[in-house]
Amino acid sequence: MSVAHAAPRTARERARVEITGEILSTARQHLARDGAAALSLRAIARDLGMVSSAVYRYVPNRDALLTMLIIDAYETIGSTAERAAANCDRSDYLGRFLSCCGGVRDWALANPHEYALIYGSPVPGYAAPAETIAPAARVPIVLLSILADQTTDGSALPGVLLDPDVEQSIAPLREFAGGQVSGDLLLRGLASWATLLGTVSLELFGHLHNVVVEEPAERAAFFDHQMRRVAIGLGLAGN
Amino acid sequence: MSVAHAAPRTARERARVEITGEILSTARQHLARDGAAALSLRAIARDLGMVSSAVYRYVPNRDALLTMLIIDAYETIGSTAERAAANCDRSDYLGRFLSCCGGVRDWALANPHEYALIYGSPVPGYAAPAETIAPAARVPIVLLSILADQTTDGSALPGVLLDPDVEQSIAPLREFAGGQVSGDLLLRGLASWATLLGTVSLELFGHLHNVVVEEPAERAAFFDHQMRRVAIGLGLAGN
DNA sequence: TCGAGTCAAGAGCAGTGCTCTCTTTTCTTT
DNA sequence: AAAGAAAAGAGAGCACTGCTCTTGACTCGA
Repeated sequence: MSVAHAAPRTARERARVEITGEILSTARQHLARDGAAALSLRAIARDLGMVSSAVYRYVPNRDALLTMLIIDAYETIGSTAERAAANCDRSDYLGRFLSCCGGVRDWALANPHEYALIYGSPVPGYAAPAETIAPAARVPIVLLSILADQTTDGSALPGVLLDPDVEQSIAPLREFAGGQVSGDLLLRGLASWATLLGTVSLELFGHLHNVVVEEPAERAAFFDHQMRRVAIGLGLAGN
Repeated sequence: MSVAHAAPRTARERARVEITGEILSTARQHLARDGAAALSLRAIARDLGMVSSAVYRYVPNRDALLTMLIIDAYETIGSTAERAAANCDRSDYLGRFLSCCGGVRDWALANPHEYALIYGSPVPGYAAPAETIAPAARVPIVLLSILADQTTDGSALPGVLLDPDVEQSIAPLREFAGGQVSGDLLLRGLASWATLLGTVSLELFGHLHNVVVEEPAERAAFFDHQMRRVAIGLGLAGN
């Protein structure tokens, strides 16, 4: 359970972390090129000039490799979103939100297979282990922190009274948020998250063919407009 | 190009359509049970008591089988959405919208693998052929027709002036819609579509763990609330 | 130095999509 | 009704997959 601490002592350990890293990086390349379904331990072994069975010394099985790639993808998109949001003033809620959304979309367009891996269909027969939970939360946390900051400085939308069962339904999120943000705003935040991922998924998975012009500039303008509208719904921008 | 007309003459033709149907229905079963990635022509052949190569007399290849299943899924969810919306009065725009959204979600929960097949990650190396376009459009058309009806009876939100490039970006949709619905409303409609699919995908793909209570009733209440909010954004319901 | 631990390699199993050939069945034409 | 053409089934085979097991070589620490 200890995380890679300090430099590995023996030559054996050095080789081990190095080869493990090479396996992971070639796996990432294969993932980016051919997608998760085409990920093959044998092909990775071939690329690395080793025999397929040798890979099993470093990776227990294909699912474990997938888990590593999933965590990696979550971490990457999470830090991208965090960095994008941090580009704006702390009080520039609209800027932070739009920047975060744009960062997510840009990353998704640049890494479509990684995006599909984490936000597309779950790999059948594969159950995401607990280690993926924390990395997966990073993007929503960016969005949530904007709402929290907005609430603490008093500029958030006034909390609206909700149906008891609706209020109850988001109990886990409410607990996680620490009770500062109103239920109404949390629900709006969830909707914005859904719209963000829905819009990106629609674009990336080809559902905007014959709907939105294919040109990147137009696509970007469309996305930006949609996210601005979402921001209005969050009370981040005037009508 | 002629569609299956009348009863097939010869016994051979009868057997052909029958066996093709059996292949498709077992494929559907396998899809529902194990997902698209695990779909195996050999397993289907085994289930049908025939040898694997014989299946190729009826289905050109695995991708073609996937295409059939995709079209089938689009048609099913499309007709589900249409029927759900048709349950309400033509002028009950809010009812039609909520009913349609609920129908989509119910179908997705009942057929998760089919939903993932059409709205999840695209199968790598598989390019959706043109035949899928029309069936894929049925759900968005339901949403669009609500907006169109609302526009023709004058109760739609007033059209807002848009940025030229945003207006331009949805040129294909605008052309399809026939010019009656305002660009602003079309964009809101697209956002509602994205939120609908985004919300369903988040739930179905496990991203609401630790966010929304797992109980079906709570999940339904949450979904309904979110869709009602979307409806408000579409001008289908009072604040 | 020597036993314990580690690792690469190879063979092998069961599965996959798909193609090819060969035989059997069915339909059509003479 | 007989003969030829078309369609379908069966089986072998190719190249690939994930994964396991065994064997022999290497490295490390006592």
